[in-house]
Amino acid sequence: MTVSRALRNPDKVSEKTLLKIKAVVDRLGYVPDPAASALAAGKTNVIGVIVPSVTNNVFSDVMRGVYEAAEGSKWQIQLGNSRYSPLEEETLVRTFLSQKPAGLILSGLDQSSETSKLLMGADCRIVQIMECGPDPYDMMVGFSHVDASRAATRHLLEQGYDRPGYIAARLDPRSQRRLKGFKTEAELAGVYAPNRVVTTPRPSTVTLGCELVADLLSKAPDTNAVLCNNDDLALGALFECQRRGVRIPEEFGICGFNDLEMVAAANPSITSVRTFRLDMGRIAFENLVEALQGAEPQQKTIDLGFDVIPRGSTERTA
Amino acid sequence: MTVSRALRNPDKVSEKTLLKIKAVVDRLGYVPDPAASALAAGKTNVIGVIVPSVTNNVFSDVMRGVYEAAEGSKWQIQLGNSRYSPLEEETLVRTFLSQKPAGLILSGLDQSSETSKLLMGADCRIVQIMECGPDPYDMMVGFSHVDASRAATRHLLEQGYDRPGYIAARLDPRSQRRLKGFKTEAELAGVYAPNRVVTTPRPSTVTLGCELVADLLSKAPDTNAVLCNNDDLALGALFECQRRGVRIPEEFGICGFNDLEMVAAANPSITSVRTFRLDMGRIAFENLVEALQGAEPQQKTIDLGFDVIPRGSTERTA
DNA sequence: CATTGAATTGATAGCGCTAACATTTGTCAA
DNA sequence: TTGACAAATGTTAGCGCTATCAATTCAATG
Repeated sequence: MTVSRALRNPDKVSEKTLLKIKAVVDRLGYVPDPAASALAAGKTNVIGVIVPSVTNNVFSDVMRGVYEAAEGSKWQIQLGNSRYSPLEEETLVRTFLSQKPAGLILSGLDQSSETSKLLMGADCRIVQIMECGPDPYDMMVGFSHVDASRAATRHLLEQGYDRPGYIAARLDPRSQRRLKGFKTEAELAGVYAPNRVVTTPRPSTVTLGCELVADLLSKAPDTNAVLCNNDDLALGALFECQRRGVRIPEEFGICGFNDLEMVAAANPSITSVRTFRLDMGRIAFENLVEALQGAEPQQKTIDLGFDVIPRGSTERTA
Repeated sequence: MTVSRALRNPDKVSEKTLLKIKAVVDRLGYVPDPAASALAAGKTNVIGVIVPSVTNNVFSDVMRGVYEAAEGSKWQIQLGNSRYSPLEEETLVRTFLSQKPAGLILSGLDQSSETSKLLMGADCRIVQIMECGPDPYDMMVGFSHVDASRAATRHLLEQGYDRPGYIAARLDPRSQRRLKGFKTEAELAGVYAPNRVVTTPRPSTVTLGCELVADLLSKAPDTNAVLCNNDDLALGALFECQRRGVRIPEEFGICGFNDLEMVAAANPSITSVRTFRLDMGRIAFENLVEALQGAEPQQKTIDLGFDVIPRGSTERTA
């Protein structure tokens, strides 16, 4: 028992015994069995993180934020990949909960009703990331996708692109909200045209960006700008326009989303909407841990906002 | 006891009781406690995967391969991020081993001697990925980085680029071997020049590719091609050359590494070395599971090879 | 219908730890 | 020195499973 204490609450054990214990632990190479600990204590130091993709740069940045924040702490990150499937997400939540995690970080607002039920009844702290919305299960760190794409659309309009289009792949809930933001803002300006919106359920790639913008230009040749659902598509759009000799930004404007590092390096550099993915992961983790340690966060929902970063690809006036 | 059996070995329980148990399990929403199971059985269904980065596309592809292979199985993937630090890797290995995992998948051949010791004494199956080399701890799935970069270098030489350079960021062991391959092949052809090699410890980005190629061209202006340690750098190199008006591929050839999806979409498309990252993850997982089920793999080491994919950025002759 | 062996089910102990409480030791003032 | 209290250490039971072996049921046979 004293050993158990020494390892978990060294300050509850006298200096002398602490030293003695440390010596023996070192000599024997003793490592506590987390399974026994979990069983006896009825809880673990596991923090489950569920993301819809491990390859999507957006989520790998978030993951990195979490890992960097967790580094060196006693908290153990457990990653789950729901692959954009609500069913897989449900399975993951179930699996994670069976492990009695200390906390759960999951993406978005749109869980299946079954998952919701599980989460409501869960005996652990929960942080939703990627989005902001009403009624968090517990805590929330994200931003408004609708507002972000509205701002990007306004930027295009302000630059004089009066026939903007939209391309998107894999319409997950966040993509749909971004599309909605575009539509709202375009309608407000009286420039919305359904045939200038091209989408596909396929996952985003640069090559797909080429295809989608090609499709857009054939369906609505008068389109003079495109808001891309993410930066991969935007880069593809740029490449395709270059191949076709469409002059960027004079004839055609391109705006991406997320502000991945690469878009600033492109030629011309690509306008994008900066999102705070690393911070999102870090803050989600930090708030979760604070809550676990009894310090309730100031606010349940944290909106990290976004920034439209104007670059060469939409620098029409200047 | 019969319930435990019903859930783990349904074929050891009669049809009738099985049905009865299933009904009750459903009604109560019973989920077994993995901690108790681990404690009692002295083992788990956890397969630990340790990668040096979660943001690097290479590893996220490998991870995806593993996750896709594991999907639906009883095996639980536990991801660790060593962040290119042998020390963090050691901590992770220690943590993972304390959980009595069924298996471990880890990257590369270059573990710290302490880590090696841990792994040798580990009571679980081990697969090393990313590279091929002698003396696997247990199993190995990868390819030869030296051979791959030698082949890429030969391609450049064959295309008539007689003053090739090399740019690399973050010199992890695999990058170093790729650099070594370049050097070997360039020396063989009598065209090696140390000032045509530019490296930095910073992590790879597209922007860094721009900087490195700029650096290369200022240090050795007569360089007429560059082998890039990875595709991010290659894309940056392309962008930078375009900005400078250096004509690709006529004046200057660019070859990347890994064949990320985006390089084929670029303008001109970028030559690269295709590696089989998804397969690597999948096969590592599959072989591990087979070994766990008693079916020893045909060979301890599997070399997945690579393919040089010639594209526009080195299409000098044609 | 008894006998046999296989199939199925059940009883028991214990995995390694921690919560809760009990006991011992140490410290200080009266 | 004594008592009172805090600090440190120890004792006990049990977390929820599974390995092992024991007991029971079942099916097939003579």
